[in-house]
Amino acid sequence: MRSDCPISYALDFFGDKWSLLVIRDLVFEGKSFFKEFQQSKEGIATNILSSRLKKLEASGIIESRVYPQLKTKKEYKLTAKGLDLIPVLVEMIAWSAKYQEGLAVKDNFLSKVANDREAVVAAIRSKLADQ
Amino acid sequence: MRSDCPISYALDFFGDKWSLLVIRDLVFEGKSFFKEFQQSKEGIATNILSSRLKKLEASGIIESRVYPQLKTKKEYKLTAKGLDLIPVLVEMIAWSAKYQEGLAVKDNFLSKVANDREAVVAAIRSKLADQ
DNA sequence: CTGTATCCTTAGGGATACTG
DNA sequence: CAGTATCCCTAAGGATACAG
Repeated sequence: MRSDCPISYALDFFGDKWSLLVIRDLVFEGKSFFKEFQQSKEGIATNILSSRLKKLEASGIIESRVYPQLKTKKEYKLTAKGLDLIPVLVEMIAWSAKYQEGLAVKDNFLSKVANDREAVVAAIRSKLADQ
Repeated sequence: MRSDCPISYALDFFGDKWSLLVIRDLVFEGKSFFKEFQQSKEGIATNILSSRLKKLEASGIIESRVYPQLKTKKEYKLTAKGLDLIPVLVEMIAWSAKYQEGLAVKDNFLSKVANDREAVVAAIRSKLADQ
């Protein structure tokens, strides 16, 4: 950790180029498997993805289990600590929505985010809980 | 830009180890000058600080002007686009507050953040506007 | 399918000297 | 005071082959 500042603390967990994109895939894209993360359009290398999954799991932000039927699959999901990052992501999306041109988010979702962040966060949480 | 995703977009602006700490100093520490940023406890090198200030200004997140009296001083401040990052910072602080041990934020401020984020954001904004 | 292992390249960054 | 300019080094990352 670089300092005891809470911003600095948070950056130690996801202040790199890839961690937050993996979390995004878990929260908004419904992804759970190695290959799914790998196929995201930003194109993460397998070794980098592997190291990020390890780091996020060691940090208590995600957890994994071997997939019930096919033992060759491993499933990742967010812990409570990881789910608590949803508001951060939502605020980042709201900010980008305001300034990014040619935005890649559904307008409907965006206006919800802008107007009622708490409800959006709750909706995403309950959707993830159902899985 | 790595993709048209809003998270990816935001990360292009402040998804590195230093940018958000500079913004933190502007928002919460009342800092405005090169030397003040440099003296933050994380210890940023002058060349890195210089490049970050340039990048943030080019991105429209901060703006600068030569200090009225002493022309040897240059003052930095947040633009509207930069001020709109406050909610992101506040959510990051709220998250860290929940999980960081030995936290370096005043408890009073923390409980406010946890309970009424909007009011906190508004308070910080108006405080910055007074300067 | 889920990763490791390896190789190689580059960008980021620390230290420090120096300039207007 | 507010930066530039270097030098050097390391960690991060990409490509790709391969293993369980």
